[in-house]
Amino acid sequence: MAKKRVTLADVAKLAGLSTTAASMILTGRPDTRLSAEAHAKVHEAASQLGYRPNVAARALRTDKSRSIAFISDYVATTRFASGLIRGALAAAEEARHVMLVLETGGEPAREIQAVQAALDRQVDGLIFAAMRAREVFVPDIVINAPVVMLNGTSARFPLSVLPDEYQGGRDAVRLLLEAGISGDIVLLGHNAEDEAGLFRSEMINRRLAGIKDAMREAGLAFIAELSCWNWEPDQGFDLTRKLLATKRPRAILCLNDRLAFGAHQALSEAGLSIPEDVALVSFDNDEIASYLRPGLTTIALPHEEMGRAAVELLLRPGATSGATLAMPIIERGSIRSPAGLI
Amino acid sequence: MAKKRVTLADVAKLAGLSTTAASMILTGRPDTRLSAEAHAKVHEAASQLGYRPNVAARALRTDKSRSIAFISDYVATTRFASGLIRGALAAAEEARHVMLVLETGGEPAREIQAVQAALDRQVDGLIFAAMRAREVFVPDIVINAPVVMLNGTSARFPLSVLPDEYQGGRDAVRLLLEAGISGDIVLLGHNAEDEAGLFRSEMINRRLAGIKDAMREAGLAFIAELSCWNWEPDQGFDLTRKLLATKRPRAILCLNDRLAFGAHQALSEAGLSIPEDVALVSFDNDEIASYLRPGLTTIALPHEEMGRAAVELLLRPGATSGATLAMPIIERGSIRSPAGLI
DNA sequence: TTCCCCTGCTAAAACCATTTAGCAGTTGCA
DNA sequence: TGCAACTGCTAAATGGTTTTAGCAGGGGAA
Repeated sequence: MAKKRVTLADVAKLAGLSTTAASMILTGRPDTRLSAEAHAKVHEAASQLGYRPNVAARALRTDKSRSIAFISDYVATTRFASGLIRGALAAAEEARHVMLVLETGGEPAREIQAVQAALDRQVDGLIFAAMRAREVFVPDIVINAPVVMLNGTSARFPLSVLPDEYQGGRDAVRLLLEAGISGDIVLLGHNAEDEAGLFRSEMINRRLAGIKDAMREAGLAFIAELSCWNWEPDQGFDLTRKLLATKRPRAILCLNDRLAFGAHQALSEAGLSIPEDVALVSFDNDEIASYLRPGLTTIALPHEEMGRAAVELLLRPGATSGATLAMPIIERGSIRSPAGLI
Repeated sequence: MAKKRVTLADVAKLAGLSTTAASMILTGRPDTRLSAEAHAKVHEAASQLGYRPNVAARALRTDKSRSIAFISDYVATTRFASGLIRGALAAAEEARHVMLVLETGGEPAREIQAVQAALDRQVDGLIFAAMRAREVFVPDIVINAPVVMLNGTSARFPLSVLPDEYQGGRDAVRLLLEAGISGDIVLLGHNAEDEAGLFRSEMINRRLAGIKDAMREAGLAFIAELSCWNWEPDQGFDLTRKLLATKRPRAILCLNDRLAFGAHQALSEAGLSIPEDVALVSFDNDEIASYLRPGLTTIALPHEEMGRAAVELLLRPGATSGATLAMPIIERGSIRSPAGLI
C-alpha cells in the first residue's frame, strides 16, 4: 500500500532523459553541457513527482551524509548545555545538515560507542562538547573526519571553541570598580590554598587568572576567599552566612550564579539589601539570575554563539584555528541600580 | 593516506568465504546452515580487521537506519525539554539507535523541513515533542514510519506519551488537605472567567480539572483565582503582592514552579514564613524548586521517563496505545516541615 | 578528404551491504 | 537403484545515487 519512494530513475524517465543527466542537473553541477531544455524538463519532473534524494544512497557514493555528531558528556543539567545544543542546531539547520546528539556521561566505554555510532553513519564531522569537563577528554579511535572541541580542549584535536574566560574574569572585577567599590570584596567559590593541587578545569583557571590580575592591577586583595567544591546554592548560602558572622563585605564576587543565588538568600535573611549594602556579581547567566530581585549582574557564557561557532568551524573547509568568544556582560541590578536597569 | 574503510568483502576474503556467508554470520541470522568453523573464521576476521558495517549501505538495502528523529518546537528553554531529550537519548542508546534532534520553533515551514530532513535519512521513527505546545501540532506530509507524540496529541497519530495531569492536580490538593489545611486557599495562574474562551493546552486543562474536582469533593472553594498568561516569576510576585494587600491566604496552589518562585519572594518580603503562615505547592519540579528555602513541594513532570517511554513505544513493533505516566510528588518543605524533609 | 574538436547526451561502474535463488555433494528412505 | 531432502556454501541481483568514460553527429581547419 505504502507508495514506493520516488527515485532519480523515476524523474529521469518522466523527463525522457538518463539518470546521469538528471543527477547532474539536480545537483547543480557547473560545467555540464546539458541544454536549457533538459534542465527545465528535469526540474519540472522532479517537482511534479516530489522527488527527494535518498541520503543513504548518496552517502554511500560520496561519503558525505550532511549530518554531524554532537557528542557531549552531559546534555541535561544546566541551561548552558541546551544553549550549546540549540546554537549548534541552528547553525546545522542553516547549513542544511542534521545533528546527531549523543551523551556519554563521561564514561570511556560510552564515548567509544558514541564515536563508533557516529562514524558508522558517516557523519561529516564531530563536535565534542564538554559540559562539566574537569579535564580533557580523549576518545582514542581513528577518526578521519573533522573534529571541533566545544568548551574544552584536546591535544589530538587543535580546533576548539572557548569562551574568553580570562577577559570575563577581568570584566567582573572592573564592574565592581566602576561602581565605586574599592575594597572589602569577597571571592566566593575558590581559595588557592585550600584547593592547591586540585584541578577544576582549564576554563575556570583562566577565569580566576583574569580576576586575580584585575584585582592586583587595581591594588586590591580579597578580604576573604571561600572555597567549596560544588558550586550550588546551598553552599553559597552556608558560606555567606558563616562569612557574615565575622565580616561585613561591600561586595561578593561569586564564581557562578548558583553560588550567587545562595549568597543572595543569606544576605536577605541577614537584612542586608542588594546592591546598597552588598553588591553581587557572578558568572554564567544561569536562568535563575534573572529571577532574583534585584536581578543578578552576571558575566554570561555565550552558549548559543558557542554552539553555532562550533558547527560553522566544523563545516568550514580549511579551518585551522579555533574561536574564542567574548563573554557578554549582563547588567541587572545587583551591583548598582541606576534607572534603566532591571 | 587515510586508510580505506574495511568492508564486508575484506572480511570475507580474509575468512576465505563469500560475502554472503560473512553477512549472514555477522548479522546473526538464526536459520543459516553455515558451519561452526565458518562462524569462527568470520568473527575472527571481523575483529582482526576492526570491521564495522556501513550503515548507509545497510540502510539502502534494508530501509532501516537504526536512527530516530526527535523533532520538537523548542529544545532549550526549560529543564523539562532537556529532560525529555535525555531520557529519549538513553533509551535510544540502549536500543543501539542514534537520535537526530531537530528544532522547529513551532514554525510550519521549519516543521516541514525537519520532517523531510529526517525522512530523507530514512529514520526508523519520529517523535514529535511539544515543549510549549498550546495546541496540537500537525506537519502535513506523508510519513510512512512510526510516529509518537511526546507531551502532546495529534489526530493523525494516535500514539502519545503524556503525564497524568489530572491525577497530579488531585495530588496537589490532597497534599494541602493532608497537612490540615481546610480553607483560605488561593489558586495562582488561572481564572476560569478571565480565561473563558482561551485555550492554553489540553494538558493544563486536565491539571485544572483534577484540582477543581479534588476541591469540590472536599467541599472547598478557592478564596481567589488569579489569572496571568505567562507563568513567570515576576507575574507570581506581582499577583501575590496584590493579593496580600486584601487577603491573608493559608495556602497558595501555584500552577507552576516559576509562579511559586515569585509568590515565595512576595511572601518573604511581606514577612510571612513558609510553610507556617502560608503553604505553597506547585507543579513541574523545575530546577529552581530545590533552590528555594524551604524547598518547594511540587508535583513533578516525569521528564526523563517520558522521553524514555516515547522511544520505547516507537521501537516496539505493534504498539497500539500510548502511555500515561504518573507525576511524582516531590515533598520538600513548603507545605509542612516535618523532620526528614529538606 | 582527413583530422580534430565540440556539443549534448548516455551506458555502465562504483559505493557496500543484504537477500534470493540455486549448486554440488552427501545421506536417508523405500 | 532412484529420489527426496539435507548440508554448506556462493553467484548474482538489488537498493539509489554519483561519476567516469565514451558515443554519435556536426562543424571547422588543413
